[in-house]
Amino acid sequence: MAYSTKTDEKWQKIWEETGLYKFDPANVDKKLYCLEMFSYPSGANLHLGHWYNYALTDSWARLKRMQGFNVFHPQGFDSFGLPAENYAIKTGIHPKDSTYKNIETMEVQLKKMGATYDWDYEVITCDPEYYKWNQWIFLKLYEHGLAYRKKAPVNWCPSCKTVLANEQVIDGSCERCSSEVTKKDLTQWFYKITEYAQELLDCLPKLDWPEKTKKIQQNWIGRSEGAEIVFEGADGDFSFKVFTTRADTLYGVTYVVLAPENELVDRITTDEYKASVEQYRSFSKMQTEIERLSTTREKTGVFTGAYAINPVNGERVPIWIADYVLAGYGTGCVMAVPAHDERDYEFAQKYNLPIRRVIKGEEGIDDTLPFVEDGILIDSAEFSGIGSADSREGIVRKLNKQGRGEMKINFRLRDWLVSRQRYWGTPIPVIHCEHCGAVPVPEKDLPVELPYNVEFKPDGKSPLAKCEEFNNVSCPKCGKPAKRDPDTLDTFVCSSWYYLRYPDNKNSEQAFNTEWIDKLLPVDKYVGGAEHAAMHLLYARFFTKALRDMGYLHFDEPFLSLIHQGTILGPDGNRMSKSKGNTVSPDDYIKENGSDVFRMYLAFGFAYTEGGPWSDDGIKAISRFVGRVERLVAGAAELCSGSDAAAGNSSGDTACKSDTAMGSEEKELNYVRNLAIKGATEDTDRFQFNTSIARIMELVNALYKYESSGLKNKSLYLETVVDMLKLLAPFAPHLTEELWERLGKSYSIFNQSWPKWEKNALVRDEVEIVIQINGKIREKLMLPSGLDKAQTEETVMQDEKVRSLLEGMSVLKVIAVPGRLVNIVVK
RNA sequence: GCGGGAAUGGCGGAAUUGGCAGACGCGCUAGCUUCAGGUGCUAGAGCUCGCAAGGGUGUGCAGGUUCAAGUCCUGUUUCCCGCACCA
Repeated sequence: MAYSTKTDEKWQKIWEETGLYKFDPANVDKKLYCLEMFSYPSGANLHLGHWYNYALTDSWARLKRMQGFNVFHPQGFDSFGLPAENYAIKTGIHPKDSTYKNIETMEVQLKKMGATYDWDYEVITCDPEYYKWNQWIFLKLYEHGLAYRKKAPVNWCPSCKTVLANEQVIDGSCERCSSEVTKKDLTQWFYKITEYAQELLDCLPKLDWPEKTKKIQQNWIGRSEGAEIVFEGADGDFSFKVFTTRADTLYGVTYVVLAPENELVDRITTDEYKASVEQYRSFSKMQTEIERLSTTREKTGVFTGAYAINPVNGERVPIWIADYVLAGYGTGCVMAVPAHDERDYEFAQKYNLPIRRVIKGEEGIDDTLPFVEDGILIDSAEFSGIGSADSREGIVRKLNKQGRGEMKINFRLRDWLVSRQRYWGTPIPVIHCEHCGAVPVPEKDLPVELPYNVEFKPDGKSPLAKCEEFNNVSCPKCGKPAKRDPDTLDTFVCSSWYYLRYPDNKNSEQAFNTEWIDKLLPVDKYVGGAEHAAMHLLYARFFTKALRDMGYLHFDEPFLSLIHQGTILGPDGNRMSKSKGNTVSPDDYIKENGSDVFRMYLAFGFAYTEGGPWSDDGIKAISRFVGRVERLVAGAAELCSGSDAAAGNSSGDTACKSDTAMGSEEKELNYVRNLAIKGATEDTDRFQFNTSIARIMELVNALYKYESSGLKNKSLYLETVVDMLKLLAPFAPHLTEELWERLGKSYSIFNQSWPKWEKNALVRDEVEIVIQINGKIREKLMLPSGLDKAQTEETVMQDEKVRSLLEGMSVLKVIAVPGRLVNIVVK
């Protein structure tokens, strides 16, 4: 019977019945935590991206298992979130019902893949048993000052009717529905990720992560060294700080600018300018993110009527407001130096504000204004003639003595806004009491369960606020009537710590047992999409560090080693999408070819981290290869059947009596065998699945060749077939388990040890040495291997053919690379 | 605008990190088997000149370093990704 889905079913059943992939909690010394980013249970079956991520990481996990690791490989569902809710709004089917149904479907699908998951450790984030601990972590963060409430202009998606995190705003549009995002003032919960900005940055270098991803995080955190400088108001009792990286240009300040949202604006605006300031403020609030972010847009702003004093020279400069100054960065105030900043220059030109040069370029440098490079100071009192870098320090030192300035480091990273005005999420465990304010729900009352009967059609109000029995409670502090926080937590909160819950998913007393997860964590290999570089992966790192500082765990980073799978494109080379009609559904292929053919094509057809366009021809090629392997093993099984294998001695790896001669053909087979072992081992380990399979194909080819050449050494042949099956096992688990059985071997191939390669077998008796003359290949010679540099050179230079090639030329130099080439430089 | 990555046959993709470019596979060509084949097997093949032996040329483009460059350096083009008024 040829390989098919029947084979898949047979072994999936046996694996389950025998508990083959159960994690052994007793043997944590050899633990290896292998994790893929868990999936959102969308309506449809597993798509290609899931397969690519999960099936191939599973191949890696299988390699590790055969190498003797006790692999912890859980799976679960990130099951809160907007799609279920949007689907509910469209169809009327409750998010809970659709979600659990989808989970069921996806579990079946995942099982059909034939992965090594231990489902005992499943985590489903919309289960109260899970989100209870989401709430608990909220309380802990709150206790430690890492969760707080503030009124802030937030990103608001008018279509989803919810606020969005900065990370969910893509080019000024909502990540989900692409509507233009506007600003809204709301009181929201934040997690204080900025507290960890420096550490999040500092730990990056030692992580085994793609450099690109580290770079993205580094940019996202955006550390910037500069100074905060105090400006006093000229007429009136106020002062404010500005942040600048260019304190050296302080003498060139001709005005200062506040963000329109800045609280100071109301206080300082003079009566004469009240109207225009108010008008401008409402104008800038109306701007969508897109309009505001447009770099081609002309800068706008208005004068407040107020003046400030430049602390370094006592000059009076006007205070403006303009929305090119961001409220959320630095102090929300900027000193404007139009001569040395492009934005200020543009603004000053438009509004006729003075432009004063205080930096000139070094000899020969074009320093046309705006000149934004470092240079030499001019017209800057005692700092004139000093370089930019030195005077930055000098000026701040001078101000510091007067208490008017200090060095300061700023981060681009903002605190993480976690409140969402949506239904399908973790209720925020806070009660708002008129008398006591925001009161955290006592731990013993967790979980705050998400009620089922809720009107969740979006209208800008949180759905939970409209649910009376949920909403109305008594204050835990004073007992008087109070109201629950009507918002739910961002779903990224769920995924920020699920990897901590997996190992201890049944714990009803704690989110996780510290001692236990200290043993199982950190995750040794984490695999998932690159799109999570700035959000999920940063949040998860923050959670780990925060929980560490609270004493709940004792490691610094959650994911030691990270890999991003590439994207599989449609056959036309475009991103798959329903509207383009270029989607490929795994199901049809699985049904026709079986899981293993599909898995192997995914492994072989692409560079894993690159991805690429889908090709049906590739599937056929693998299907053919599977046929070759089956026929080969069928022949091998027949060879065995007459011998001691059939006599019941089926547990060993050697079976048949035969000639044990090692002639050149045997050596060649053995060479390819060891090359394949080495290649498949090393390449699979580093997620280079395509080349691993290429080596195995070579081995299969070599086996055929040897078989057709007379098959003198049967035991070598059979041992090699056995090794080939083991090498193939991670990629084709069902097929190889079946063929393993057919060879009469004992269950299971996955309990076998991974083959090791012999160094000696990789050394051939003779090697081909390339002879170059002046860098051009002129001749190839077979030389005994193992010659050193001098011997190689000598042998080559004495060779007949080489001598005739060199006739009439004088040799200037000979470069010999043992085992590779000899380059003869001549004239 | 700033930052990062990539570019290799007709195609997917390799190349011990400076040492035979094109592994493995697809597609293609020729042959064999079966012959109804869309099955199986063997061989060929970067491009180009040549009947051939053989020569030339070749990793986006232009330079450079080196005995030797897909790989290192400089400049440049195109594409992808991230950030984007962050002071």
